[in-house]
Amino acid sequence: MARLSREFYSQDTLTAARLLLGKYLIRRLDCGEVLAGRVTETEAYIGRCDKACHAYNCRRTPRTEILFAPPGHAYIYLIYGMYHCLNFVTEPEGEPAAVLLRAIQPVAGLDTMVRLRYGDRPLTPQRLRRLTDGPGKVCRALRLTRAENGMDLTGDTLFLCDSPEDAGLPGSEVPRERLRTGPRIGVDYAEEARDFPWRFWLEKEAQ
DNA sequence: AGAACGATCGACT
DNA sequence: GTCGATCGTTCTA
Repeated sequence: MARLSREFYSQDTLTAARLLLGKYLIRRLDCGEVLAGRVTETEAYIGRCDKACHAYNCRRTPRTEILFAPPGHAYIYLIYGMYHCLNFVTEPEGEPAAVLLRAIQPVAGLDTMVRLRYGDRPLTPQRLRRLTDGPGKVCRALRLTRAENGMDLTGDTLFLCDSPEDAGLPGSEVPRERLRTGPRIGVDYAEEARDFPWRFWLEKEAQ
């Protein structure tokens, strides 16, 4: 289990967002159960130059405070009154920036993720496919809310690593031909920044 | 104090 | 494809 270090998060946000593809996200619940997923989609947000970033122009408010902390912390906020989004704080301390986690592929704790997402509703093939393919869904499936905002990603409760604790899974390397980039989702209000190609994802395996 | 808005999702046509 | 839910955050006054 090669846990990603604070130095990893301190690099520039576009690089971090791209390198995070294929990494494993580990989430330990209060009960001790470990959930894990492989990162398949990210977006970069950079306060200094990005009107889509909550900390654009280094805007410092109670909500954005954690973006000014040292790299390697979790930034989790409520969106649309109902959902949460998980980010990883990047860049050297004082440069407000983060990588938004948009999607993972479940690797461990699938049953628990299903329960957290759907409760007792029946699990259809469609629901299984869409279990963790959006930022709000990921937080729901991993039981992440504002209560976890500010968590240190070098700790034991929530962190990223190159390969999960129990082997038998592929490493975090990803073939170049599966890498994609494009404009970010849901930032049409952000003037010129709406077109920045700051979304990164892994194309699904050839069918 | 009040208002506007949102880095989403799921139900529905 | 469209649309409404729902409430914390932020800004204005």
